[in-house]
Amino acid sequence: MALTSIQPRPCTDPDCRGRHAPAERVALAVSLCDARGAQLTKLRRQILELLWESGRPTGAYELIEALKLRDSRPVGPPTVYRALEFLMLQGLVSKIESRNAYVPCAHPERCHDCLFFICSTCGTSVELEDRRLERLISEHAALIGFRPTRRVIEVEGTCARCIASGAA
Amino acid sequence: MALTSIQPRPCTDPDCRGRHAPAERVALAVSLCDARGAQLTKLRRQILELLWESGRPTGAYELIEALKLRDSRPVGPPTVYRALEFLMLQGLVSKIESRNAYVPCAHPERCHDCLFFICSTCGTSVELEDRRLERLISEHAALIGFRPTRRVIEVEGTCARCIASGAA
DNA sequence: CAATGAATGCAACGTTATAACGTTGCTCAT
DNA sequence: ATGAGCAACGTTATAACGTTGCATTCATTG
Repeated sequence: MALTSIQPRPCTDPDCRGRHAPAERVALAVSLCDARGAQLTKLRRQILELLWESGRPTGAYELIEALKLRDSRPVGPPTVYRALEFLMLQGLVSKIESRNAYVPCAHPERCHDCLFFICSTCGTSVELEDRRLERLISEHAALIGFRPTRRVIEVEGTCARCIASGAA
Repeated sequence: MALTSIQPRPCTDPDCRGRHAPAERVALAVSLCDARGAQLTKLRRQILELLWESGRPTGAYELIEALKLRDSRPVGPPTVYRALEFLMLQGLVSKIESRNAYVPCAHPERCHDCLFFICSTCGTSVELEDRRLERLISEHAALIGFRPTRRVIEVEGTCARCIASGAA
């Protein structure tokens, strides 16, 4: 192929911090959903694209605005929330609870419980994983006989960039 | 004293899981605020009491209802939210972000970043602390030059009680 | 092509949180 | 005492976030 299409491929860098090209991640999502028999429809894909392009946790109503602009496509809240639900179910998106906002998940193939660092100043977020963290939590859970289904780990603060620029 | 008043005293059990007598915890809050020169007013104290008595993460609008019942005292949302803000600032209350609800903090004198296990079935929550967890997060933060201000760690799942009773 | 089931559209509503402004009650210096 | 200053609280409206219920479309598949 001369003009090679983007090849989806899982990220193997444990320290990538979630930084990836949007198109590449969307391509990965497409192939992943295909393999699972899940329907990544146009709307769902668009929302995933918007999240990747946004670069920071994005609210549902912001997505509604963005869709209207991009596609002159007026969608209602239920539509967006249903799409987000689908994307979260597929591990393609996570909700940032402390912000009521949504971020694309860099590693849908392996990581469903991530650690997020969210900058209060510029709003960007960084996704990390750490098995040790998950293990510690599992240990505590086991001790009290608790069966975990979802882990929310969010750290708010100021990112290096904003510290450096004195914006904070 | 014959009828001794409740003596506030810090909890030294690292594995108490946040279980304490409401009156005792409120007394501790009173003495703590006193020492700090912070005004734990009647409203603020009442809300803290309600949270301790509720035994599970409680929403702001539930608190409004409860205050109306208990005191025939109609308070508006801003009033309750301001009181909650104060209580959180003093470390007496934490917000459970994944539920938009509030819990009293068992150890206001030492623990501002707790780990919560929340049962999806019965709604109860358990508060834990773990320095190792905090240290891991701090390490990650340091690596990316991030200055944390708040840590949100919430684990949803099913508690031992609900597993045993088959309610889940 | 009809039947089916999944996805989307739409209107209304429910829940959570804050803005904007006003009131009360206290302290304290003059 | 009196009026400025201040913290807490009250009131109204509204923003922001999310859901329910039902109608419609659309891609399958028998």
